[in-house]
Amino acid sequence: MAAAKGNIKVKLGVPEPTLKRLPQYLFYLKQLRNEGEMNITAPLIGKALGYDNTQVVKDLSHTGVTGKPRVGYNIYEVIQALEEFLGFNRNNEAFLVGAGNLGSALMSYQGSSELGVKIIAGFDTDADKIGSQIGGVHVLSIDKLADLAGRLHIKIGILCVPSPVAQKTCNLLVKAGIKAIWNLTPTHLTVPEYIVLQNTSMYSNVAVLLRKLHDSEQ
Amino acid sequence: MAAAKGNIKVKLGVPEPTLKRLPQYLFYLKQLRNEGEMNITAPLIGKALGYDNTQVVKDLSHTGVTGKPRVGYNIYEVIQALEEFLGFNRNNEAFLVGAGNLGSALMSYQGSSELGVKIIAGFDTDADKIGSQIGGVHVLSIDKLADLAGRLHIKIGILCVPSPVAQKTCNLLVKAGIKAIWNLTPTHLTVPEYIVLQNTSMYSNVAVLLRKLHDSEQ
DNA sequence: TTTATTTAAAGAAAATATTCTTTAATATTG
DNA sequence: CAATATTAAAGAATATTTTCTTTAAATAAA
Repeated sequence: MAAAKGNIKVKLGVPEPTLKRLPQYLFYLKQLRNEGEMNITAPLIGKALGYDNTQVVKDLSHTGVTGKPRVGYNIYEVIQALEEFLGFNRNNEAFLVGAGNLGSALMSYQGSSELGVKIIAGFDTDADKIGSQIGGVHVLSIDKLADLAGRLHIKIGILCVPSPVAQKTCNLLVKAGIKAIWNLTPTHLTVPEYIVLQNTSMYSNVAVLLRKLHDSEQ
Repeated sequence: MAAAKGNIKVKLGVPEPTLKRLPQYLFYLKQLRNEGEMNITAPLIGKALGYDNTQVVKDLSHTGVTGKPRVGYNIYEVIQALEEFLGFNRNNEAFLVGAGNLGSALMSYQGSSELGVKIIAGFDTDADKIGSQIGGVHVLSIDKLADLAGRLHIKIGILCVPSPVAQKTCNLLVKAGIKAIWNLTPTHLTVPEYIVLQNTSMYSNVAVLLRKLHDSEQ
């Protein structure tokens, strides 16, 4: 199976590579929209982002939006279709655990552009951080997480704690009724099969970068 | 071509999916080593990380390391082979630009576990940050970047600046003689073709998470 | 020493993703 | 109004990646 990253092996209707390109299109198109553009063609998107134009057409077709020959796509239509398709316009409320640098970075992202999820609150064990506010998001004691998650029906947990406590914190999230966990620690987590787990490792990207650099130097 | 992410389309000798799994193995094996284990079998690695065991064998075979039937792999051997293969044991000196939260997070990573690259210095325009130290890394004025990069022969640049100044900062890095850029902003960058560009978008991962969650709920 | 079991390795098959090719539609130009 | 050029859409072909299958090796147990 292609996507065996998490424990739950959800068969996505869309190819995962496509899914990862769609937010890129969305970001790029929003940029164009803000520059006053109305239409965009697949070849231009492809040229800008480094993809084949037929790839772009195929990717966008998943959202249901269609373009017109000789004119291209209506930027507003595509943006809406993408947000709809990706679920970025839904209220994806999330709790973030671990208000260190990475956690803070994500909470700060909130303010400027949207990340696709809405971080409702941050949690930490550090007394210095508890009670503070980062990017407009309040940081609370981790003791309050379970109760609040249940009452607010929060489904998404973002894990930014240090590796040694990653599994322990993960268990806490699961117990609190969280359905999906975005794991930003390099630790592999064990979760019940009904939990959606998305791992984001900084390391992987370094690995690819180093190899490309190495190969480009022969 | 598979890897059309950056401008330079380097044909990697290894499949990119494999390349992204290798650091996971490395991290996991280091954990096992620290727990005192000597050997590990492919089925066990696969079970722990959620991959097919033949996949694990195939991935590891790229590093040149071999296992013994009935015993598995020697953990120390595999760790060394992986670090060698990934280039994590080489001196991958890098400059980081943008000492905001994300930049700070990466500089702090330095201290605890290794990221694969060694961040030599951070750069920023903010007078409050200049002169400070994050995770043991000094933050300098961005005006000093070009000169230092040249003198220290730095090849890798890590870009953590706000989107609006991403391209401008990228150009600065290129002009300074940087060969590879790790772009952590959601902005698409235009670089000369001889530059290796690795984009890491937080958005992509959110997109996959949301869809898996959505699909798992039907 | 022999047999059974576990496991890596190698190759084949299947699934998946990307690129190429063709077709049809639409606006622009003469 | 006709011809042309551009572009999306659909399908075929290619390339890539993953999974399955078989084989051979090595240890442990009988």
